[in-house]
Amino acid sequence: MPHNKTVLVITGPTASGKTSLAVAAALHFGGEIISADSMQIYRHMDIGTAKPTVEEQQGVPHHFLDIVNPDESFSVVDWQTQAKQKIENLLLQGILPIVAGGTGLYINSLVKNIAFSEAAANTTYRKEMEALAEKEGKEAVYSLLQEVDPDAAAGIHLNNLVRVIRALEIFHCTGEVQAVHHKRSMHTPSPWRFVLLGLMPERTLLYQHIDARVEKMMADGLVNEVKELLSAGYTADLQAMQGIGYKEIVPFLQGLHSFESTVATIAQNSRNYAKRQLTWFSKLADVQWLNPQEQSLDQQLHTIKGALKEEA
RNA sequence: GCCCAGAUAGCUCAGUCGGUAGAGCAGAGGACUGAAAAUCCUCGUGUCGCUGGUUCGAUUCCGGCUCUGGGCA
Repeated sequence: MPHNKTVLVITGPTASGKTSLAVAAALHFGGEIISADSMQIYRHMDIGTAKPTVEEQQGVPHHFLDIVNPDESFSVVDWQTQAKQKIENLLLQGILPIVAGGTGLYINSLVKNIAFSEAAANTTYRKEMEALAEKEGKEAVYSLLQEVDPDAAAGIHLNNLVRVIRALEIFHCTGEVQAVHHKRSMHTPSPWRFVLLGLMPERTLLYQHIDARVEKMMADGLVNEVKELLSAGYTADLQAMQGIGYKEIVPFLQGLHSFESTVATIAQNSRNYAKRQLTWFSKLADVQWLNPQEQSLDQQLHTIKGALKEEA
């Protein structure tokens, strides 16, 4: 008997109830959770990332939480590589892998099985380009890209310096144009069958939940968490500190903003983020949407059961 | 009660030397292949507080009223 190749994916915007649904599904179907969250990977960042607590995990193994320190680099490639290995392992043991998280880039890379092989990040080159942009303007960097890879340039806005530099970096490292590189990355489809479930609460309700969650984070001591990170030597310029709830509290601690306006800004940024997440998910093929207001947890599990059975 | 300043987009405000108006934020939509909670793009008609007057034409000028700040009593 061939082993099962089904992978359950539970996604949704921040504060939509992914965590509790994923845990319930794991308990119900005998699964383990693979977190697809670009911020929960960091140690010492618990409150602001809404990392599931030990109680919330209810004994279900959660992978890829607390795997790096806030000053270590980690990217979609690291996540995808490790997640694939973990999925393979779980499937061999007959355990249902449940990928749960809100980082669209991560989930996309897994589902499409993007093959990252060459053109690794080149920090030195990035810094050079950033310096060039600083000195001569973004237009100067953009025109470099227009010279070496006009197709990529046409698809990237001049203001999107991060993207412009990455396209240049690909050419710099491989001598290849971005399109060639991308085409090669798409040649092998994933060996697994993904069942994608997305939580989609009604928008105004989602925003209310986000606001309430931010209030709770503050009550739970988010300010103190940030203080501790800073005093442990983790500086404000780190990628980890660009997370929502962290980047806003640093200026608050410096006395630049009031507590009220800081809370408001965190909530605002979270709402904007949720909107961006929804854009990602709406692009993923074959997502079955669940409205947590219309379906109880039991009904959601029932829907998942049906989805898992189909063509299995 | 009197004086002054306001009243324009959901919010904060700009503006129209009289020809029905525009920014930021919010909101909506989108992009995304080694930083992704990052980064970036697109979308602006609203009784210009109400009511009279002057005018070919008033959101704009004048009068009255209402409301909101501030000051004087």
